[in-house]
Amino acid sequence: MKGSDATLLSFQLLDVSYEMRGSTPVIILWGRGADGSRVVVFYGEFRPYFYVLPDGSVGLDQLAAMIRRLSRPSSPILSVERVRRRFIGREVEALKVTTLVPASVREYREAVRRLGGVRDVLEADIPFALRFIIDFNLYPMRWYVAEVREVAVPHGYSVDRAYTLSGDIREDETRIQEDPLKGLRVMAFDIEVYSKMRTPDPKKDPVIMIGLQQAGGEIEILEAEDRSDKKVIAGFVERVKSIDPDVIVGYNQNRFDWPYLVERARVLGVKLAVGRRSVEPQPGLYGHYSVSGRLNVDLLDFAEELHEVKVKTLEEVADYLGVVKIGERVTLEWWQIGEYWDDPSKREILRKYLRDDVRSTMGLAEKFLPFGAELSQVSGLPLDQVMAASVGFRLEWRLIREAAKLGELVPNRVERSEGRYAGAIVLRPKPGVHEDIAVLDFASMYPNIMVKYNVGPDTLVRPGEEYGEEEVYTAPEVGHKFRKSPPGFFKKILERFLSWRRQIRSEMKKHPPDSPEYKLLDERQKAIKLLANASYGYMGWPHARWYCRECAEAVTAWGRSIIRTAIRKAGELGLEVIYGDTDSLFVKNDPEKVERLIRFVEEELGFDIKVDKVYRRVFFTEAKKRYVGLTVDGKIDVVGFEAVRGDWSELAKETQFKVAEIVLKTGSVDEAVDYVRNIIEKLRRGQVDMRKLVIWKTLTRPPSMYEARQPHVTAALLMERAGIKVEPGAKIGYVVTKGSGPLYTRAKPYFMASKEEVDVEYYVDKQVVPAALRILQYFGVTEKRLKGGGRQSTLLDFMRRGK
DNA sequence: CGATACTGCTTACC
DNA sequence: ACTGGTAAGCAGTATTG
Repeated sequence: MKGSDATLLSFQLLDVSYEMRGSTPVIILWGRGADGSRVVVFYGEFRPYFYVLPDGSVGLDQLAAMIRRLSRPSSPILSVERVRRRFIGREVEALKVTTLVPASVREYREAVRRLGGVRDVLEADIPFALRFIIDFNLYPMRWYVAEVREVAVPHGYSVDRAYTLSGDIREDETRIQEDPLKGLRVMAFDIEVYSKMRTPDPKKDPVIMIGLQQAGGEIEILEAEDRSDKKVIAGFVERVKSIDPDVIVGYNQNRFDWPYLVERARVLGVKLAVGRRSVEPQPGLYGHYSVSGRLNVDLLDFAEELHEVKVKTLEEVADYLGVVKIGERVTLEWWQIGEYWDDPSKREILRKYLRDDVRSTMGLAEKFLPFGAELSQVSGLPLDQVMAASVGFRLEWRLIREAAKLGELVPNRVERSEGRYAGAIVLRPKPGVHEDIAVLDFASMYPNIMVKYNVGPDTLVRPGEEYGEEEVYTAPEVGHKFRKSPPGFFKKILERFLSWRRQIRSEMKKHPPDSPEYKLLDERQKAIKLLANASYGYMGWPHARWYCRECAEAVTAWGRSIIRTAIRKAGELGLEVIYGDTDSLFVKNDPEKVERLIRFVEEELGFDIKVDKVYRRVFFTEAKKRYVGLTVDGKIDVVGFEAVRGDWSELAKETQFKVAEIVLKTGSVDEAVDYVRNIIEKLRRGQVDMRKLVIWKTLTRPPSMYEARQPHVTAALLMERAGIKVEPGAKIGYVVTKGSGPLYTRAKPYFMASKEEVDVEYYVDKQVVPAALRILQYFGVTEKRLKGGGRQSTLLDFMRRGK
C-alpha cells in the first residue's frame, strides 16, 4: 500500500457508478487524471435517501417514529430527520429518510406509502450514483480538484490509480474552456454476424468478424476460423483491454452488437470483460448498455436527431455528413454477409465492407462527440446516457439538479391522461410565387415568454388563491394567472440558460469560426439552447415531473397574442405578410418597414425578432407548412413538401426538387415539364435504379397489431414470414409490384422483389406525377401534359414554347 | 353497379 | 419517447346517379 497522506487530485469526471462492499455501498467516480492516468475515486460515506411529505393528519415526530419501526436489518434505516424544503414553490416540512442499501429504497418507499399520515414519498426513484453527482454538484466531462488519499487498486479494476475521497471536491475553474475530449482514448467497433436472409440467432450464428479502431490508429479485423468464433470474441476482449478506451463508439450497438455479443459470449463460455471492472456490459437507463468505467456511446442516438436523413443506416448518415461517401465505399446488405463469408473470392470484399463501417463509425464520432460532451456537461447526464435519453429527460435531469440546489423537492412522475390544449397559429399562405421575401423569426419565443411572464407550476395561481390584478400576469384567452414575484423555478433556470448562452456567444466572437475554441463554444451554446427550447414542450408532457398543462397552455396563448400583434403592426406599416407559423413571419423585404417592425416588436412587445433569411423567390400552394424558396445565396429550401418527406420514393422526391429548382431559378415551367416527362420516359424504359423506387415507412407497432391494412405492414409481415425480425421503430422499405388488387396486396420488401415485378405505372401515377404536379399544377400544368405520350404533346410543347 | 364523397387510420413534417 | 397544428395517402364505407 502506498502512502495514505491526503493529496489534491485533478481529474476529469467521466462516469459514476457504485458497488456494494458487503452491505455498504461505495460510490465509484471514473476519471482521467491530469497526468493522463486513468483513475477511480471511491467514496464510501454516501447513503441512499428519500423524502416523506406528511399530509398533516399525524404529527411529524410520530410519523418519523412509525418510519423508524419499518427498519429491517438487511438495510437499516439510519436516520429520519425533519427538514425544511420547498415543494412546487411552497414551504413544506418533510422527513428525510436515510438507509444503507440503495436497492432497498424501492421497498421502503412502498412500505412508507402505506403508512397513515403520508401525502407522498419523493425522490425515491433517483438512481444512487446519479444522486451522488447531483448532491455533490458534479457534472460529467468537467474537471475537478479533489482532496484524496491514494489506495491500492482493488482486484478486478483495470485503472492506473485508485483513491478515496477524503475532503473537498470542487470544479477546476482553469479548465472550463478546455476541450473535454482532448486526450481521451476513443475506440470504434463493429461486428459482422453470419446470416443469410434471416435475422441471426446468437445461439447458433457466429460473429465472423469484428472490426475495431483506436482514434488515430489502424483499423484491425479479427476473423473467425470458418464458423468458429470463440477466438474472435476472446480476441476482441483482449484488444479492448489493451487499447483501454475511455469512450467506445459504435452504430446501433445498444440494440444489436452488445446484446448479441453478450448472448454469444454466454453460449461460447467466454467472459465478455470489456469494462474497467470485470463485469460484462449490462442494460442500463434509456436502453443503453453500460460498460463499466468506459463511456459506451451509440452514434445512432445522435443520428436520430439528424432530421434531414430519413433512413438512418450508417452508410446514409456517414454519406450525408461527408464522412465516407457511399460511392467511395463497399455497400452490402446484412443478409448478404453469410454469402460473402462462405465464398472465399468474396471474403475480401466483406473485409473492406467492415473496414468502411469502422471508418464511418469513427468519422461520425468525430462529428458527434463534441456536442455529446457539451450536452453531458450541461444536462449532468454521463455521455453514454445523455444521447440515449430523450429531450424531456435531458432537461429533467438538469431540473432535478437545480431543484436540489434550491431546496426544492422533486415531484414524482405520475400517470396522467389529460385533454389537449390549443397550440400556435399558422397563417394561411398567399399561394403563388413571391419575390424578395424576408423571413422574420422570434428568437426563442417560448422560453422568453416563460421568463417574461414568470410561467411555471410554482408561480401558477391555483384555485382558491387570491391575488390582486397588479400582482399577477394573466394569459390572454385562457386566463391563467402567474405571480409576478418571486421569480419561479423555470424563470430562474431559463434566465441562467439564456444569459449563459449570451455570454458564450459573445466569447465566440473572439475566435475565428474555424478555430477549435469557436467550435467548442458553439457546441456548448447549442446544448444550452436545446434544453432551453425544450422547456415549453416539457411542461406540456404528461410524463414530466414538473408537468403543468396550464403553463403550457398560457405560453401558447401569449405566443398567439404576440404574433397577432406583430401581424397587425405589419399591416399598419403597409408591410404585406405572406405567411407565418408559430414564431415566424414572411413579409415583403422592404428594409425600412421591416426595420420598423423589428423595433416595434423589440421595444413595444419586449421580444427579440430578427431577419432569419431572405428569399429571392418563394412559392406557396394553398397548404400550410409547405413552401419552396430560393435564398439570396442561390440555395433551394424545400419545406414540408414530398421532396423532404421520408415516405416518398427517392425518384418522386428528386423529381419534385428539380421541378422546384427549375421553376424558381429559371421561371420556365416548360423546362420543368420536359424534365418530368423525361423522368417518366426513363422510368417506363426501365432505366431507373430500383433503389430509387423504394418507399420507407416506420413500423409503429408489431405488424399484427394494425387494424388498417397498409403496404408497409404487408411488407413487414412478409419479412417476418421469411424469418426476419421486425420491431416497432423499424423502417420498412417496400416497392409496389404489378397486379390488380389494392396497394397493400402488392407491396413487397424491396429486397424480395425483382425489377421486373415492379409496377412502373404506380410510380408514374402515384409518385412522380403527383409530386411534380403539387408544384406545377399551380402553373396550369395537367396530369395529361406530364404523362401524355409521344408526338402529340411534343407538338403541344412546341406550340406552347412558341407563343 | 360503378363513380365519387367522406371518414378513419396512419405517418410524417413544421 | 417534449407540444399542438397540419397535410396527405390508402382502405373502407356511404352516397348517389
